Amino acid sequence: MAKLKNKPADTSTEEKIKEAARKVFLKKGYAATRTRDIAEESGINLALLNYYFRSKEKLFQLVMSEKVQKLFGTITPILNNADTTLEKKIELIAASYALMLTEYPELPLFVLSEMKNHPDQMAANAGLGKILQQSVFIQQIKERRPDINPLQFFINILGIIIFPFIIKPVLKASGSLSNQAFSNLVEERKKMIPKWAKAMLKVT
Amino acid sequence: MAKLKNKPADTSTEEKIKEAARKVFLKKGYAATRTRDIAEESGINLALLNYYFRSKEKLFQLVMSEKVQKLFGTITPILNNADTTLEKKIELIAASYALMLTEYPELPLFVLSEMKNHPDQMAANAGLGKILQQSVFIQQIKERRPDINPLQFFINILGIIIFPFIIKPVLKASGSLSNQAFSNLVEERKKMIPKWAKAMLKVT
DNA sequence: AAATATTTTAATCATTTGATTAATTATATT
DNA sequence: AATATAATTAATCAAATGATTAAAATATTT
Repeated sequence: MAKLKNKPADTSTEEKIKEAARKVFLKKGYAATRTRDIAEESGINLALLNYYFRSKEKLFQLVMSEKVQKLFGTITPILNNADTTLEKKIELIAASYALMLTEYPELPLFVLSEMKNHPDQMAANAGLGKILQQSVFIQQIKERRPDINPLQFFINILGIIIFPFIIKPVLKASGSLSNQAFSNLVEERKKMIPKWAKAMLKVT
Repeated sequence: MAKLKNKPADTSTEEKIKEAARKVFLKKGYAATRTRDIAEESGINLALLNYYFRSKEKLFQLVMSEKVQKLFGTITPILNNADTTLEKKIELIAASYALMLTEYPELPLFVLSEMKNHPDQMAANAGLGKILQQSVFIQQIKERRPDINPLQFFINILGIIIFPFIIKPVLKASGSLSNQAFSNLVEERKKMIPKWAKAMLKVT
């Protein structure tokens, strides 16, 4: 069909379409995205989208796996490192997310809402189940607080890190938060999140 | 146009359409919802939707305001009560949300993602700006922790309460959380959230 | 009961949308 | 250069979709 030859890395038509798809899907979500939006954004003929990726759905799957991987896959090595303490892991996760979410602030809301409507993306998401059941991180929480479901702390940590980016549109709409103010807020959180997380770990 | 008379409360055609719209919009979001879905769900003729509500957009606005109000309006009286302590307010908010989100678990993800794409819903959302700037709750945080932006704590509290419902689809997809397990988790959080929140307030 | 107003329905429109086709251009192979 | 392969384009399709219309059914008023 397509692409039997030609793979000049980054400026290829295929990659241009993918890049545009990333942008448009992330901004508007699957249902609100028109294949014509993607074609226009990438400056290609609409037919090429189907030539290279067969369908809107297939192209979306591709983008979606990438984004799920980016949102959850990045922290896997941190969580599975047997040589770092629980506290250190929390610091590393917070720092890692702060960096990544500053670059892709729309990522969490995109992944979380699309996952609700496409529960079939499990394949790409398989990593998370493993983390939740057998990561070093979860083991360390269990040792520290055998009295509480470790998932609770995992949700808390993920929540204080990710939630600001999820509620950002609301805060902006409420008129009480500029882009600059949000940046400052996130910056301040970098230092605070590990402290908050540790404080919650000690709660009885 | 429509509805010059007839308002038998609850079984009216108008209300049947609205109720179906609530259900379908909440489940699928604006873009993925077909007016025919709503018509079918409410058992009415498609034309009646436009007869009573003019357009899909208008009907959506109606549902959206309701949902924004439900998600943020409910806690306003709690946050503005001058007679309760900060700690008490946190307890009341947590309890209030636990109750409401158990009944409408899809609410947060719906409102937060739709608000990203319809930033015009500000009217219905005007209440939040006021809360963030002049509620008793924010004043009390300021007094307690003059060194930290009170918005940080507000986000934290909202986050630990709401985030589980946002990440629920992911947890379910990861295969490590049944509906029952989620219920238990939420139940356990009811008691823990006020403690976690208070612990974060004390962090230096 | 007749007249009027309101509600409901089936049929239909005009666009939009994902996808395909057939022809054209560009690139690689012999 | 001739030929084959791959990439690109314009045109078009069929289905889906939001909305409207004109007629029929139902309720309300006189």
